[in-house]
Amino acid sequence: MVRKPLRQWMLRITAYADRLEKDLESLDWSEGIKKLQRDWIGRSTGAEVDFYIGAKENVATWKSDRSASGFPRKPDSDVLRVYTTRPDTLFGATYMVLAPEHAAVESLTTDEQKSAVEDYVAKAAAKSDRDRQDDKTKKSGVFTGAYAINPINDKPVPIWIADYVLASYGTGAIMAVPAHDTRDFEFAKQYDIDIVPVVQPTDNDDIDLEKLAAGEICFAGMGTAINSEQYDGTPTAEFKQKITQSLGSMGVGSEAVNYKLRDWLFSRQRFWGEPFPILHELNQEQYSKGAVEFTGKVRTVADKDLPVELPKFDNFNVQEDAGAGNEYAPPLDFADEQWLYPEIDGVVYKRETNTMPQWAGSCWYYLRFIDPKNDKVFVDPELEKQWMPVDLYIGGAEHAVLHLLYARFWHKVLFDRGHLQTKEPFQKLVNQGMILGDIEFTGYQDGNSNWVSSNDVHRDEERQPITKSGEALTPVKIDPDDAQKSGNTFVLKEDSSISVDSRAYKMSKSRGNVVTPDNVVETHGADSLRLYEMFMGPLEQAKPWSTAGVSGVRNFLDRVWRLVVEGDKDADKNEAQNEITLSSAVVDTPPNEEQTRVLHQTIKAVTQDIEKLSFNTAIARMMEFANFFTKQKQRPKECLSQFLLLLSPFAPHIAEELWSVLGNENTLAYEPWPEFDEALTIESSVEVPVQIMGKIKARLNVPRGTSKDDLEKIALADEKVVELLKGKNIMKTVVVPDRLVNFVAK
RNA sequence: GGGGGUGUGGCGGAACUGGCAGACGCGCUAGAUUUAGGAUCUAGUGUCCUUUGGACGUGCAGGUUCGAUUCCUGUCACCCCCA
Repeated sequence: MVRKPLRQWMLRITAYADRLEKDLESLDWSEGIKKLQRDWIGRSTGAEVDFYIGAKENVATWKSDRSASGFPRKPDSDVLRVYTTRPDTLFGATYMVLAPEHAAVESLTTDEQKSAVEDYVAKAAAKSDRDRQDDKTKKSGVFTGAYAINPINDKPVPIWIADYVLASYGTGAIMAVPAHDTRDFEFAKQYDIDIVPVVQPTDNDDIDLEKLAAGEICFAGMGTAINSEQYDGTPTAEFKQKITQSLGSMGVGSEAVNYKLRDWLFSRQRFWGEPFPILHELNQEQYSKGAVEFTGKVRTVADKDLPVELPKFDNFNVQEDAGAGNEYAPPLDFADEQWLYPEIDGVVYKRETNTMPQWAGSCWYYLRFIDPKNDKVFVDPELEKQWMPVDLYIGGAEHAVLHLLYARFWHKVLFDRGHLQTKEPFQKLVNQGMILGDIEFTGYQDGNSNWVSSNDVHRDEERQPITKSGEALTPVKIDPDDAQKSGNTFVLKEDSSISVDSRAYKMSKSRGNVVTPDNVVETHGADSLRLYEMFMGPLEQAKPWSTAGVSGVRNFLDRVWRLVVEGDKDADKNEAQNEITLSSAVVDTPPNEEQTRVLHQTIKAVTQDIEKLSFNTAIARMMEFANFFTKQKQRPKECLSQFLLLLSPFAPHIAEELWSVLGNENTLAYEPWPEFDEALTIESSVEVPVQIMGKIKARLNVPRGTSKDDLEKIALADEKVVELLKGKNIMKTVVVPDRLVNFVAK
């Protein structure tokens, strides 16, 4: 593999880093996701410091010049500028490191080191940023032969090149403080560079001070300054401020903010993607001779010609040596001439042939959905005002840092350009949990097919199962019927000394535990599938699939069906009923008191549970309703109609069907949501437990709202309580009306 | 290594601001009905003990409280993400 620099389109998301971080505050998102975004943006405050690399004898002059001129916005060529989050460790900076791509590498390298440096730079170019930052691989680097001057103490420090420093972070150069940075430490050990500790850990840090002083260990925490001349004894936080200020007045440093967030590479060398509406002007003379040469001028495609559509095409591969200076040309470079070289006002242009990534759609689809047919603007401001922001966004946590950050960025750009009235697109965010495969039992066998208890199974570096001595083990899938519970684990039925793993795995083709929704719809129906997914457990939690559980909700829907429809004894469960007739139990009379109460309790619970996105408990309450009304010989139509409205968002098909069976003319979709009357949900009497020393000993049936005093009297009069309290002193009585009575007695 | 999350019956899970642990469903057991049922209905189903009854019980160990699944401290295990 070879890494080649390509000319690409970037979006300057870094310009929005600050706002993308700050505005998170206003959002109703989980702290976990907010933290992920904050960390991704990676705002840090520290200082930029210039190290002099000019001739040694000129250091004093440079310094006096700087104290007069102050810290320049851009570094001059006689300095190396570094960014550090720990300016307080400046006295411990014993070397500097440049990224291999740093612009100063060539000029700094001495003749003796030249070939070594060139070799190293070439090797680093072949590695990805990811590999370079991998902690597991050994640090590598090469000395340039040059030195820089540490501005705080005028000591010369060697300048190295190493690929653990990335050109894209900070200034592409660092001051290395091996005593207080783990990567610098590792590197210094490897190349035998001085290690000078300058931070004394506080007493509660468990650090061996002697080893630290000897340069044998590294301490990355905060503490107080040592070996830092006049700053000795200053606490880290205070030191940071002081030294930054001091560097500032010397003109060699300045407070700086840095972000881990990089600008966003936004072009792809693919056919399928939105074309950039950009035209490159061609040298007209050359073009007339059949040659393509750019003048360097670009213009955007006129509004009236938008959107740029992809040309008809049959070659979708990236081509090598496509000409026009592109060593690797995107497919669109091979589009027909008419598309590729439009002429405007007598000037011929070449279209941009990179295309946009998928994000180009996902970053603003929610805006277009508001007004999808508008051919004047991408969204009517009135409609935007009415609909935005998105009230509730339910999505997977895998979008935490990419999609959700990118979309926020676009939204802010559009806001700044005056196209939107909202600063943030997604007000509330909920991450739904993943549905895992069915629970599996796994046992382990050694080479002789003997079972090995899962307690004795270890994992090698690739997480493969091995024995303690390192022998490879084979995982064996076990039939649930062959496993049983024993204490906290599952064991084999045939040998209870062998424990087995039990867990649900992410659905994957390779594991073969994928459940296809279409198949479930086929066997159980779409309503059952939808209802089951909502019934499985809390929305945000990962939970294992269970096909048996689908039958459970299907049974519920069947019971609901029979609440309304006369049972057909000949009908098979999975076949359509021949004749659908209203059940004789359905009556047109008003509900009795208990039926009214159950209805209103159900409306209340379901309504509130939906608000909380607690769909599993909402469904449980509807099951209770169905169980209750199944037992009712007379089922008032009114109750059933209201119930069907509650059910309709969960199981729309059956609800609509039964709505019609009940004799309603129109669809239930336009019916108002049922309302409950709080007064009708309350039962007149309530059972109150009586505890003695915190143990329940009796239960009282009393009118709701019985006062504290009355409740205590009633409790004390209870036969059982009297008997148990005989000969004891009541030390304390706790009475919570409608809840409980507790006697503390000895 | 860093960050986030989760631990409650055989299983998925309930439990409002600390107040009857196990709602609801699956599974299991028994009964009714049925030519039959993997259909339906009814009842039971945390564990242990000698029963009427009692003891124990929300990963583990402590603490606060009349009272803790819930609050606090410590600890263990697992999952996810990042490195």
